[in-house]
Amino acid sequence: MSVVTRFAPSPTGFLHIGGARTALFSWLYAKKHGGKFLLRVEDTDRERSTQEAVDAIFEGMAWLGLKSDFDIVYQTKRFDRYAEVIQQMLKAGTAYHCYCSKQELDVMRAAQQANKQKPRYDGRWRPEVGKTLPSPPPDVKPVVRFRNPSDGDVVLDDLIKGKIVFASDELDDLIIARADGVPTYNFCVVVDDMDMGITHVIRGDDHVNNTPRQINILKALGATLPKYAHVSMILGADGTKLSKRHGALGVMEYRAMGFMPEGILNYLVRLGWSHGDQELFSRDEMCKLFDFDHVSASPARFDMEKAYWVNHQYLKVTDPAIVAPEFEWHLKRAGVDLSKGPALTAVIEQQRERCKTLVEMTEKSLFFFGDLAGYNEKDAAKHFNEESAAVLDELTQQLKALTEWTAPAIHTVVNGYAEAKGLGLGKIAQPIRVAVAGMAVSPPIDQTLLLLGRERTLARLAAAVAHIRAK
RNA sequence: GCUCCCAUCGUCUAGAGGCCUAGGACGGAGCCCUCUCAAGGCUUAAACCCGGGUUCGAAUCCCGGUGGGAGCGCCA
Repeated sequence: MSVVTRFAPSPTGFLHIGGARTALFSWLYAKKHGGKFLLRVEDTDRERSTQEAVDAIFEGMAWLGLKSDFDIVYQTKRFDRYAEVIQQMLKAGTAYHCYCSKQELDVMRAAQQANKQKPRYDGRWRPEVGKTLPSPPPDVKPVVRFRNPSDGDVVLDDLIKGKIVFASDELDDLIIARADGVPTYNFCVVVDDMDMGITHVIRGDDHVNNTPRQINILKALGATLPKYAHVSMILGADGTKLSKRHGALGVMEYRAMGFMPEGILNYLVRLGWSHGDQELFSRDEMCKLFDFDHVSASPARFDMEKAYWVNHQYLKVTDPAIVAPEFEWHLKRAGVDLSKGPALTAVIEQQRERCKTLVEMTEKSLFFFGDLAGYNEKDAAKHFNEESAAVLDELTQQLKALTEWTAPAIHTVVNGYAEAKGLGLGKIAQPIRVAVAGMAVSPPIDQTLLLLGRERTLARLAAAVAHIRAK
């Protein structure tokens, strides 16, 4: 049987990091087994679902490269199908009408809680042999409840958490269709998973307690049960739950922070899953190696430092041509005009060693593109003085005399000058850096000047000399 | 309150009864290299939640405790 997995977010916000990991696990599992991955939008709550959120989720999934192998399913477009199944169940006696008002239910719950009991529906409208039901009150539209089996256990053999047993009598008769006829979550999920042939339900472990109910409905429908894998949640750095108020970020914010999609993916896949001591995985490797045997059942904290490290590792080994479009996105975002600068791939090649993120790379590369914004005060104070002005002045002349503007040629001039003067390279390179880059950090000096280009290098050196001497 | 889940260095984790003097990685500390920042190399500190069992032997199995978390909606 071919594997079909799904990711089923409800569109009430952006795609957050926990959702992204769940989506990744689902996608990986499908890929690993040569199966298919489905994206389904659970939008039956029309009050809270927004188109904006749907778009945000798509955007995040697209950026991460987690593509649905089917047309995207919207639950709101399947109401006819849900209604059909509800009719079937009503007819078969696996569901029934309940005329309790919300107020009645509130009273029921309050009483149970006061009694230190688990709040649950008491079954007053549940048909039983030999039981007389109350007569339906006029003007009340009933909800439809699932008639849950009252005895025995429901056994869930979770791929991550292992065997979990629920006593049936812990499960009450949940509402599957509201008074207005709109079906509810637990019911839609079941019908969808059944109709779409989902073989593996991979989702957050906040759904563990829903699972026995879903299993019972599936059984009532005569469907084949899928396998379940409940992934633990991702916590904030302080070990508390992520929330909007507390550090929960959408995946697109990680893009804005300078992550590559593969960097985030690699970090996420290692959060909870392991393959021996291996830390770094290409997308292909993840697809090949991922499995649930090595997914941890306990929650994990999101550690920004490690995420940065993973991103850096990825940046260092990836073909610059792949990084370039993403780097370009950041440069444009910073308002950079790319037309006058060096090739992005060349900049990436030279900068990636010292940049954990593309934001960092952008900040450290701005001087290659536009005009110099000015000199970093501290760096200028340290490296600009009469002596360095003389050095820069003389070097300008020597560089000007170069017939070819190549790294080896520049290297020969700069090193030769240092030797001739009996100065350490640091005495030479640092003032040059501040002069051309505005700061004391840049790639090796020959590479920096090469990328900057002859004209701008000479102009900036001259400008620096003038700047120093004007003081 | 009830049901369910979870528990190895600060963090992510390896670990399926002896291979554990508990391994790797991030982060930390130190040293080396060095034209800056990095990168790299080497060294180092740092953990099996507690208590009972089972066993010749337990981080690993069982029970209890403690701590954390989730769920208990005409939300998803």
